[in-house]
Amino acid sequence: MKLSTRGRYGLRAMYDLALRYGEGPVPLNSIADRQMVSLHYLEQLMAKLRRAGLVASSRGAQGGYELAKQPEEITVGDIVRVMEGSFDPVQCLSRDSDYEDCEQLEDCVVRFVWKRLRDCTNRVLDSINLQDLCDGTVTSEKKPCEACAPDSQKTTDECQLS
Amino acid sequence: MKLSTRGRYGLRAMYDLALRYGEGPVPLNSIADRQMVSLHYLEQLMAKLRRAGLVASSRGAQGGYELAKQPEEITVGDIVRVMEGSFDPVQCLSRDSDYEDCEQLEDCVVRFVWKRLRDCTNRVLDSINLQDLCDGTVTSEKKPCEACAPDSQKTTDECQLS
DNA sequence: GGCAATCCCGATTAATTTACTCAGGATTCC
DNA sequence: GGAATCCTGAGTAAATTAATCGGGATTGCC
Repeated sequence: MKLSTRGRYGLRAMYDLALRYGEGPVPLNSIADRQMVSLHYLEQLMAKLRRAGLVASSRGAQGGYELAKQPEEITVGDIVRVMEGSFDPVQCLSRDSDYEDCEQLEDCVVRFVWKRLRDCTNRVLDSINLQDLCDGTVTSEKKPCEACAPDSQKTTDECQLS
Repeated sequence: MKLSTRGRYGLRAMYDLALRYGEGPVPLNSIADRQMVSLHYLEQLMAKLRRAGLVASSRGAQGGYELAKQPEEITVGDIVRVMEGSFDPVQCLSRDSDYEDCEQLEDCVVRFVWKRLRDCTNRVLDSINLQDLCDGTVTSEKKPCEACAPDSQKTTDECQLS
């Protein structure tokens, strides 16, 4: 369970665009330079983000890419799911119903584990948006609110467990 | 971010062993039959689990594999980390220090995202052990305790957020 | 002792994915 | 007109995945 460069470069590029939101189109070669990524490779990645409606492009001189929505409207989960595909650890979670019967009986017991894992990763990634990254308010640890962890010094505003 | 067959088959094999814990060695071909996995492939997977000290093997007729510890002492995280490798989404999280300086400045901002993701997946997977799977008490949703979610009907015993 | 049931080990392989590179075309601004 | 862009599809080398294959070592049981 590693992230590929698609997810990593993709998020970095989107963060780069978020930092420059409102300044007009950002040419891809400047992002490639700053993020130390091959321009041609980045073009492929941006194509995915564009098709997903997360960025808008303008062609020609003075063209480039910009976020298609405000930074706070784009979550890390939106980006990573586009770049890496869905987080479903196993196929039977991808289907419509949560209660499809599996071929292996045992698999269905184990399946709850994968469902928990999927729900957790989605919750974490969807709880962070690009504006959070720009603000630098994202820290490495979850900050439980007083209700969740009475001994903690953190305020309820910061609670990220709910 | 999908799990490979190693992680999925590995967990299923371990669950199979847990169900038969205390009954002596379980031959691999019986596991392969039940779990619909190639015997030879399963042999490779079990070798990893054996080297990690999670299962013990006995050779010869009436030989087989059994859990090297009690089912409640082996977490899903133990198994998945052996089979899939560490969950670190990016390399700079794998190092000793949490504060190694990255080559890209932006990467370090984005890095907190990956750290959160890693911590979350570890927390989820380490919160489930093989006995839980055998008991069938693992459901798909986290059950917050009253302190965490006062409106919930769940008891404090079931809280899995802490 | 022999044999069947096991685990054990290393080599090989086909398919897929990853992470690019390459070549060139289309569009737009100045 | 030309430079700066985006856009597209093809190709590719390396790595990974998910096995398969062949044979060797060990042990329990008759």
